[in-house]
Amino acid sequence: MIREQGRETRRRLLEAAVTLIGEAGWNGVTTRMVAERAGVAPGVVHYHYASVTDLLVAASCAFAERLLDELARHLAAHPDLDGGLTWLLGQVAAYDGADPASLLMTETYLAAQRLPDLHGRLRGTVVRFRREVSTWLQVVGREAPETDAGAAAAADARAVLLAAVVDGLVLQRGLDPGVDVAALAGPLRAMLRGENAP
Amino acid sequence: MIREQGRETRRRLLEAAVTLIGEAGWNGVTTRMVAERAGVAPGVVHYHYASVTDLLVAASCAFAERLLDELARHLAAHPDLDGGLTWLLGQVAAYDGADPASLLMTETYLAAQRLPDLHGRLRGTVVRFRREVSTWLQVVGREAPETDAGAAAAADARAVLLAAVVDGLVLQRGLDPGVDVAALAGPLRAMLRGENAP
Amino acid sequence: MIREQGRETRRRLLEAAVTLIGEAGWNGVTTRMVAERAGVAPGVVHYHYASVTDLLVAASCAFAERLLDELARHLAAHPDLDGGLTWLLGQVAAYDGADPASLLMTETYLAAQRLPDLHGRLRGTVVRFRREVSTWLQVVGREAPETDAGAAAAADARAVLLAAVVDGLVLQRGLDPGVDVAALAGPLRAMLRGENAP
Amino acid sequence: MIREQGRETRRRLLEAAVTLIGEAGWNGVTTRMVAERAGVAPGVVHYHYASVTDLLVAASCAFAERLLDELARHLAAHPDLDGGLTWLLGQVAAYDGADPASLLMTETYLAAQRLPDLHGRLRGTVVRFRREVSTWLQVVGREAPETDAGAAAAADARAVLLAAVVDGLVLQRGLDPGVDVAALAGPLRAMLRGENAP
DNA sequence: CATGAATGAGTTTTCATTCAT
DNA sequence: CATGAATGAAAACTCATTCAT
Repeated sequence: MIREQGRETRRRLLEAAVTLIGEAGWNGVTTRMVAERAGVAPGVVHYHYASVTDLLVAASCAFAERLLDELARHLAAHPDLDGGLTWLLGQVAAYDGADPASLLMTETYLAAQRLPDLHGRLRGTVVRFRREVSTWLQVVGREAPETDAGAAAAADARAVLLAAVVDGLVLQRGLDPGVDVAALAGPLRAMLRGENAP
Repeated sequence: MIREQGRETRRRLLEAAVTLIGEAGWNGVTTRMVAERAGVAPGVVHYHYASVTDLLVAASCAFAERLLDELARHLAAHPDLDGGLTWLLGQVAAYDGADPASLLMTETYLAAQRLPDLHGRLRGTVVRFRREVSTWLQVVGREAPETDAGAAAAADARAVLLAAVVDGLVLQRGLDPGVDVAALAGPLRAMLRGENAP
Repeated sequence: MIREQGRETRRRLLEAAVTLIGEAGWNGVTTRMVAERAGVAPGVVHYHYASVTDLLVAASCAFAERLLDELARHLAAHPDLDGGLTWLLGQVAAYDGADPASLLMTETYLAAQRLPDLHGRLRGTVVRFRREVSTWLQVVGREAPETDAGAAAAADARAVLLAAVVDGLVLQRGLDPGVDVAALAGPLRAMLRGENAP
Repeated sequence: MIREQGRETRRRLLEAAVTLIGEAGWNGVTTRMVAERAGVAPGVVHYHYASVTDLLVAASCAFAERLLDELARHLAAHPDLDGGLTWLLGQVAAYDGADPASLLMTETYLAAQRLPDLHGRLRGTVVRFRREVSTWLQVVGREAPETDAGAAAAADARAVLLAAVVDGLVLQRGLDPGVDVAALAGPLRAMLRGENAP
């Protein structure tokens, strides 16, 4: 099937794009780079995607979606706050802020500020991630004896903070890999527990 | 004085660079853009700086330094945690994540991953910021009856988290300006207070 | 019949080409444009025609031939000069110089300067048109009491002028649609009548 | 003076563009062609003009303006219709419809249909030409005993026709250089004289 | 007959940098 | 100090054409 070939080529282009955004930065990815990395002729890139930017948007969106959905799924699988938090920090520790995945996420956040399409798609992914984290926080946060509405709002706020912490740590660790992630568990636990409502 | 003019020109170039990194992105700033914005001829850029990158590094470093030092100074001026935290959140709320200053900070973090010089300088600035925040946290955190060494380590961890939260919120708000910053005060206070040590 | 399908496809390609030469200009027509407009896959164009140029030549020649033959036929059907002239001006008025048919004719004239094949074919069509107009002018021009040879030469000259006027008006009206075609009848009648022989 | 150099370079670019539009056609002119013909590096074209199209518009407009103004000026210098007409036909005979100047004019008419800027500028030039021809026709057309308003309208119509004839003859001669221009004087004189008002 | 993926040469355009003035 | 013209390498993108299916 000739159709199959096209699909496979597109997959390789997306894969190459993801790697290269991390390596060279959003604006550092060139048609030739992608083509070479994907093992195809330069013209192929524009045959399958209207522009390099289109390819980068498709690739980064797919990657971010996969990453955040995975993260949310694993977190939700933890029945208790401590376990989830420990697991999450383990994940964060696995990245040093200079690895392709970390850089791709930050590059994508920035690119989204200049590409409305990307902004919309990434926003959707991030909002869904926060919602799932919020739900998880409500489930594991038995100690928060608030009204349902209040509990939801409080969980939402904590989910925003957790997302911000993860993103922010990537930036901090990119600059200073010496940051001790394990030491953050205590304060984070306090932040995520309900006893200190505003 | 001919020296004076050169200084003024350099100042204008740095100012233009700061604005443009925010507007167009680190890699989107061109020689001619800077020159036009600064009101000088294109050749002037390379007369004063060896390369455009050099100019961007100088401009972004100076800006980051000014911003973080200012932030630390204001924070340190608050005698209590709550006041400082409230002030800080007010600052964060003032940025929407899509403003030049926010974008410049993130752009600079990213650029630092590919420019060793910039990495070193920015790292120094950020580490100093965290140190000052840590000191302040120890000062205002009377409720943490730990040993000095333990208190310092705990404050360091919280300073890292606070820096990460600020950076991360910029990213989150850039994507979703609807994030309610005020609602974050409660959980953040819990995070910064000492009662929930690991 | 498989042959039938091929014919139909070719017809659709020619039709698409005619439209697109007018819309996008001779050099603006691309393989993919034609294929899309004709509702076929890109490869089909080169299956039926050796090159895009070949298709354009075939399409534009066929169109020009049809148009000029039609024009000559209608003109010849008029038994008197005034009637024919009025009808012709009505035709010219129907085009505004910016419509696909007008543009296609001019595009084809120009393309013929660089394509010997096209030049030969178009020349034949145009010369035949002028010959038929000349014949008609002799038939309706009873007022010219010249010798046969002289009458033929005079009619030829007037036919050239009439063809030039039609072509030239298309250009003039393309630039300035306000040109009043009806007002041209008087001077044109004078030009076509025989009383003012050289 | 460094400013002088730029002016001279621009002049050479315009000159090269004029020649090349005639030789290769509006869409056949490439950056490299122009640069080579003008004897400059390829980048220079875009240093002085935002795009190749911009250069072509500037060059073709300037050329058309010069040509038509010259034509009108010479025509107006003739005190009688016959003399002017004879001179004009001599000019037309000098072009064979395949020369750069003829092709450039037609190419420009066509390009104007797709470039609003060019359309406006060329329209202005052509309208001015027709106005000047019309004025001349009124001056030399003593035989037209019409009211002033009627005379003006009649002259306008004849000016349109004369412009159309010139443009149209370029097209006809491009296809069939055998067209005898001298033989057209008689009918044209009849067309331009006032005795055959509608 | 028809498809659509792939190619690669060609295009326009961008831009940091150099340099004569 | 400052100018702005010029350079040339590299970018994105276009597209006729080929070809395996």
